Amino acid sequence: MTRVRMSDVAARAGVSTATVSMVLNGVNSTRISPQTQQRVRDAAEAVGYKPNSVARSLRTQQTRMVGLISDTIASTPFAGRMLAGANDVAREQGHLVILVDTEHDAAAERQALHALSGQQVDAMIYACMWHQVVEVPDGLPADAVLLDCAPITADRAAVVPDERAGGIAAVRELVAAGHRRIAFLDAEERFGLVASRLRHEGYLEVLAEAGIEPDSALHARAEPVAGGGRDAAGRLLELPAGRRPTAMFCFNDRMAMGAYAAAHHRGLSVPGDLSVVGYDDQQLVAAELDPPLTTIALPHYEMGRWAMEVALGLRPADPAEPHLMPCPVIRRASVGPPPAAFGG
Amino acid sequence: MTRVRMSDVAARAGVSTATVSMVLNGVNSTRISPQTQQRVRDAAEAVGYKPNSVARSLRTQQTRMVGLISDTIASTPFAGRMLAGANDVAREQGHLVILVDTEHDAAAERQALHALSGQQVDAMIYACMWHQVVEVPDGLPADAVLLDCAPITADRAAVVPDERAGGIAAVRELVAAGHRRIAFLDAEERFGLVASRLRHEGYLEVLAEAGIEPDSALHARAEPVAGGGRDAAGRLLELPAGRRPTAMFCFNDRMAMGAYAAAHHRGLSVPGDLSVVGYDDQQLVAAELDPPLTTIALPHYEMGRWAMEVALGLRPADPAEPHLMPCPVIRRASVGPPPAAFGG
DNA sequence: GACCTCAGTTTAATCGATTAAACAGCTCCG
DNA sequence: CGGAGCTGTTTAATCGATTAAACTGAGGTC
Repeated sequence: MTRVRMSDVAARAGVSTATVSMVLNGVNSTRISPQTQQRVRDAAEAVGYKPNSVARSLRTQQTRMVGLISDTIASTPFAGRMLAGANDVAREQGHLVILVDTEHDAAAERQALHALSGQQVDAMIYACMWHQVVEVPDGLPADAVLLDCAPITADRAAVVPDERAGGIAAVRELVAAGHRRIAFLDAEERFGLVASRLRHEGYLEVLAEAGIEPDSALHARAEPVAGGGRDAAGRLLELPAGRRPTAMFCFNDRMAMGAYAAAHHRGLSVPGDLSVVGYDDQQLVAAELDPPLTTIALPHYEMGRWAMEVALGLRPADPAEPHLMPCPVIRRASVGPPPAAFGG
Repeated sequence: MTRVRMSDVAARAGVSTATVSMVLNGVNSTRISPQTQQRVRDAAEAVGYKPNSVARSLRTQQTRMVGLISDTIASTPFAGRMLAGANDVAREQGHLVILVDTEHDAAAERQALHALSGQQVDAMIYACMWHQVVEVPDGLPADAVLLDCAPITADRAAVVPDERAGGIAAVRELVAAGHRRIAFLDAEERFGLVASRLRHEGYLEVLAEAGIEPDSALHARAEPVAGGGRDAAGRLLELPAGRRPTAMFCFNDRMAMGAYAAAHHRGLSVPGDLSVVGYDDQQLVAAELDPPLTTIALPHYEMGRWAMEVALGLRPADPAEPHLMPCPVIRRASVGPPPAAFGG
């Protein structure tokens, strides 16, 4: 039951631990005779030797562990894919990740920072569950990487979704289908979402490039959940025929789900009478709506990978500017041409 | 920049490292004079000492880390709450969790097991993303705890949802509302889901206790996604008036979502014409349907906590029998009395 | 005064690896 | 024959803590 140590391997192979260490790590291997190498390997195999990483870490000052601090990453369905991306890179590089959830509690954050640095992690990632601008907790090492958030101070490597480009792609999708009266079902301002501002910018930009005069009545705001989407979409659909939108770009998939409900409630079909584009590509939702929702995906997995790659020094990063990760459009079946009455 | 060691504290306080260690760990503290203790504490504070857990772990043979191996826990929205539960307990106990995702790949599993045991974790949890019976990978320590899965061999502590009781609660909900023709929208057999079998048992048991003759036509099976639910529910709603169900218990919330769609498509209202109960209480879905879905919650958070508590020895567990965690019913607005034509 | 006790602190071994430096044995050469 | 140069391996220091055992004085006892 008791662990087998390197000295056990050494004893069995009739050599010193130094030799065992060198053979097993492939260091200085040209200087060790092939017979000895084989003997050591056989012995290690025979006794089932597994190196004690704690001892190794103490000596080498490298733990091959990276700390991942998040506000609530683990407890929300959103960001699991970020974790997966980060994890995959870590594993490819032979690193392990220690996950700490702080629930955005300052005390917990400090404690976590303490624990992780005490644990001598090789790198650190600070992740948020949704795109925001944060004040980094002090004690966060200068070489920590921010994931799905940008530091107020713009002094650390960070990666966030390219929301503006996502908004552009979404609205272009609708313009390309022939729509001219395109609503933006936005989140209310009080939520202070950076995503909201940026997606709105993208929306306006496409209207401009398509020569469409923005109609402020079509910029609806509500709570960014299904109920909010349903109500806001309902109000828009009550607009007189000439002003009523033929398409809606929704701040997120849940609002889009609400837009579907509002349309169905009025006997309108998607995409026959109303085209809808969402945002998030929320798992188990977007694809399951009827019809399946065309949406803009949040590149969680890719951001997770990027953050870990930077953290492990596999890729350079500019601390002055967050890296913008593209948000791909996921074409499904909720976009079609505007109804004939509105057609070109 | 260079780390401060215990010897630095010792030097500043004018004592030996042994004293520092004892003071800071509160060991033998009665034998150390209060003045010295204060001096040590001040010195530690002044130089910003943080113990090196790697060194400590090497000496004490305790890492205060627990390994959490999962098939895909991190990459699915389902099980984040399990992680959160496990994490919370770990933190309360001053432990950290190392997360490894193996994507159910045997090689990755072996590698993870190696890495974790090399890392000398104090405990280990093996988690699945959904309730299943598994063959545990060999190399998994005998005192590892299984989370959301049961070992074929029934020889390890494990926790799973009490699906049968959940099925009972769900169907009782409908019976209590006055329904007699209650369908079960089940997952197809080919998926081999233990949850499916157990929830069905619960369903039958309640019918029996209510004196309702089971009608095999009302046990519909489909792929457990929205589309499957919609089609299966559609077929049931086409049944002649006398045989048509007035309520549906759905294998999961996504199928329930499909049932809503099928009802709406036929101009039927929920719960006016059709009552629906789901399963999973899937975040960002169940509560956002219109009307909000009455469902049975999977106790992910509680199972996560339980597993960690057992892993850390805070609570006993019987290895011969998986612990059944209750699934609470979440009452929302999708259950009502049957339509008048069918009423008592 | 010799000896014991006890409080307060230090010494030194230890955990299990890594690695620079030393060493032993050989060959080779002038 | 004496040393230089190799080759293959070992010795021993080290990483930063913990902790059993030893030590040092001071006070108490007979």
